[in-house]
Amino acid sequence: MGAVKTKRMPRAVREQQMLDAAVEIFGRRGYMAASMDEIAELAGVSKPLVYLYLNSKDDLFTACIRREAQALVAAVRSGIGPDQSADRQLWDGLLAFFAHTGAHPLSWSVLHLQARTHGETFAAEVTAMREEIVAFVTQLIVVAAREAHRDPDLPEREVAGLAEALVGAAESLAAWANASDSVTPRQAAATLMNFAWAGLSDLMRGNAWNPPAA
Amino acid sequence: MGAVKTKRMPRAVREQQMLDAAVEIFGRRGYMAASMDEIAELAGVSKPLVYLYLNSKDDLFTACIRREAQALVAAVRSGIGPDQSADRQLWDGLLAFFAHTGAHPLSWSVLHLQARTHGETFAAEVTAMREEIVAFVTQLIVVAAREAHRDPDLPEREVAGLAEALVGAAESLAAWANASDSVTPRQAAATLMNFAWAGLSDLMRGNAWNPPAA
Amino acid sequence: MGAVKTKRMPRAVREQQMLDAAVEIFGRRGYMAASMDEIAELAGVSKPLVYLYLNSKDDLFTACIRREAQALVAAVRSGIGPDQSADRQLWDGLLAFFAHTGAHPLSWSVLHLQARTHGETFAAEVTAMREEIVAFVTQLIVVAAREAHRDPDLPEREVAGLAEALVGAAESLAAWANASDSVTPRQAAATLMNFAWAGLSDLMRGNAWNPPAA
Amino acid sequence: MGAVKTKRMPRAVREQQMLDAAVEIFGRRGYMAASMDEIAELAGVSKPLVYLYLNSKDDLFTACIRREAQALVAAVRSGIGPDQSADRQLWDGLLAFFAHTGAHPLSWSVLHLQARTHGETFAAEVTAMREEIVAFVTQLIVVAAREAHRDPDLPEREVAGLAEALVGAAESLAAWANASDSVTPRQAAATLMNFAWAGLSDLMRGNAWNPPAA
DNA sequence: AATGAATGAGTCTTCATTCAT
DNA sequence: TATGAATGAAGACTCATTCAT
Repeated sequence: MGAVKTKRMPRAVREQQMLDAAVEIFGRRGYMAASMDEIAELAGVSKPLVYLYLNSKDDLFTACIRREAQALVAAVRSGIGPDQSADRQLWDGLLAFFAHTGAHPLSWSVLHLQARTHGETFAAEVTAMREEIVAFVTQLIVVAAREAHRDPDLPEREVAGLAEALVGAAESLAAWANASDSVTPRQAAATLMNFAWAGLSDLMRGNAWNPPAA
Repeated sequence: MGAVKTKRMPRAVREQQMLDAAVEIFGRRGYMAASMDEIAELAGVSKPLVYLYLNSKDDLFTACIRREAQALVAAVRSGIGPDQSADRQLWDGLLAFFAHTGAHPLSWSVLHLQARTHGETFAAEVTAMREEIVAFVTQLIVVAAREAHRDPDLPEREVAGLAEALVGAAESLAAWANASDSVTPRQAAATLMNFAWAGLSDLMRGNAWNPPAA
Repeated sequence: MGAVKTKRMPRAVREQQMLDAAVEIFGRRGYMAASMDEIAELAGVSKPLVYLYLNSKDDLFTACIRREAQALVAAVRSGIGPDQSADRQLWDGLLAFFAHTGAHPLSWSVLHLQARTHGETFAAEVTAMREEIVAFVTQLIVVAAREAHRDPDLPEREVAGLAEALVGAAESLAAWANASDSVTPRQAAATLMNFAWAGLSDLMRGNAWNPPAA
Repeated sequence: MGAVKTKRMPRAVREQQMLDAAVEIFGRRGYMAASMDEIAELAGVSKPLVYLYLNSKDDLFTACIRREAQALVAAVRSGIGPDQSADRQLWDGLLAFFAHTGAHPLSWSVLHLQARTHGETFAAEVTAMREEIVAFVTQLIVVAAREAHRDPDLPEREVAGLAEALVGAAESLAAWANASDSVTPRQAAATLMNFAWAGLSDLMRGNAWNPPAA
């Protein structure tokens, strides 16, 4: 599983190998239980080299969080067409989100679980990303409300709470979908759109939200 | 902050003090970063006594999880009137949930974050409790659908996903509410009821779900 | 296996129970690995009582050694008829020795192994007993030599070495006989008498030493 | 006494230093009472290095036993000329044995006392070596009996017991000779040869076994 | 660019021993 | 006579981190 032992690679490449290994180990074991020894071994290098490039366990973990957070945000962003309707944008975003977290479960573990359980510093790193997403969703809700000619506007705190709940539900479903691997990203996204967009009362009246054709 | 140094207490009392201290430390630092030394000191006893009564770090953590899980479930249960309508039961349950997690944030940290990040054994302990709650919510949704004469029934997997999303959203909001402590349990519960029950589309049409009078 | 929990016994009785338990645990686990907890539990009393009566782990171990050493010496002594010939006395002594060590293997383990492996103080305790036995054997050899009109006497150091070798062989055979429990005390004693009395060269000539009828 | 603090040695060398130190401490204190701290200090290295190379206290002890057992067997073997008569082979072997155990008393303590007092696993390690020696002696006796035209053969169990007694006596004499250090290997070996080969009855008739000229 | 050799500091855990009743 | 409650001290083991090459 570890990178094939190849000698003398350029620094940039080696660094990525180390980060790959680190994400795997941190995701699997958690920050504290992960050992630099294991990471170095999986990366196929000696420990001093890890320290030379990444400086410390803390810094290494931070680097992991940053890289994985950016990758997730990039994945979600590139899944959204900017000129679509609000609900379509939400759908596309969710689809991309569940696809990415499903494809990189250890990366998701690092972001969702590990980074938030080991001190403010790391949590803050993820919070930045999360806030970006919450802001995006918030704005989506506001736009959708305007499109629906809702008047007066939903109060700001209300909207913030809704966005928070939506993102929280999404995160939770990601874990759920990963756990039972028979749930596809589409199913997860559909469940959430129904829940969030239509609402339970609508569902009970038979008014589901319908996903666009694949 | 540590318990006043009182000598010679009966075992049952000392054990609770130890669990109190352990929940606080585990919640603050995480399982691995918590040290038995710190826990013993906060409990106001020597380390050997902690081992004599609670056996090992693992067992101590498990004991914490069990006690806190039971306390949470009991709190939610005692908040619900069994003869109420489905949405009222949900509301009451959420209220109790947010009140309890708000009042015991470190306990909530142990259950929601720490226990799920340090090995299957601990996670399983929480999963048991969580599944109890998910099952309760699932049943609530089914009953509500029947009351609303929905026909045909929502497919089972669909309902499971909805319950999961609802619980996930609640868990996420609990953290959110704890973080910015100007959010009351009522507000958190209201936000979630709106989100879950009415759904975003209804909200946009101005059809909010209305909480019962306090 | 532990003594039945009976309350309020006279001190002398309790002490013997404790020594019984201690010999068993020390014999099984060794001095260092034996824990006062386990001994107290097996004795069916609380730890403070053990300390009240026997004072410390060291003292307890010493008490064990003394009691068991005396028991062994007494057993060997009472097996010997003082008016017998030298070889008969040796035979009877060996028989009693192998019978006793076979019947009390943990006691033998304490004397032969544990006491000699944990510091001069304990070893000295056994050495006293051992020297008593070696002296007895030495004298037996001298007497036998006189009876055989050997002249001049065997040099003293020579005799001491022979006695040492004989006792060492006996000790070794005791362990050997205990290990494979199909070896009877008679067989062990006969083997040793042949070896020691007749000598290998005689054995090779077909001149065995013959045990008296049972 | 500890090795002079020399830095940066190749692993193989350091390992031997560690084993040297470990044999000394284990031999002096016993397995349980020996502390890794003390061993590391005597070896002139830090504790983590001991663990890095030897893995655990158990493994370290096992490594000691193996090394010392092999050294002892090698010493005895190289002392024996294969084309000699049986009694000469026995004499040469004993001489080498007493010389080696006399020169390395702590090594002998590890093999003879400590290894046999701390669990089957360690004991088995020594038993392997011991059986090799017992087998060698057994065969020597058989050969000697044949040479002496003894007929019929000594029964197998009988021979096993004799070999056991001989080895046991040797082991015991080794301890005795170590204790009073005025006894030379030659004297110990002579005593044992007299005892074993000639037998007490012969000795009493004045027929000693005579060692070859040095 | 890369590593074999090495360690200070700290963690979990256990044990002999005592106090207060 | 007897014990439930409690601890100081120590030991095995691990880990992040650095030095010298």
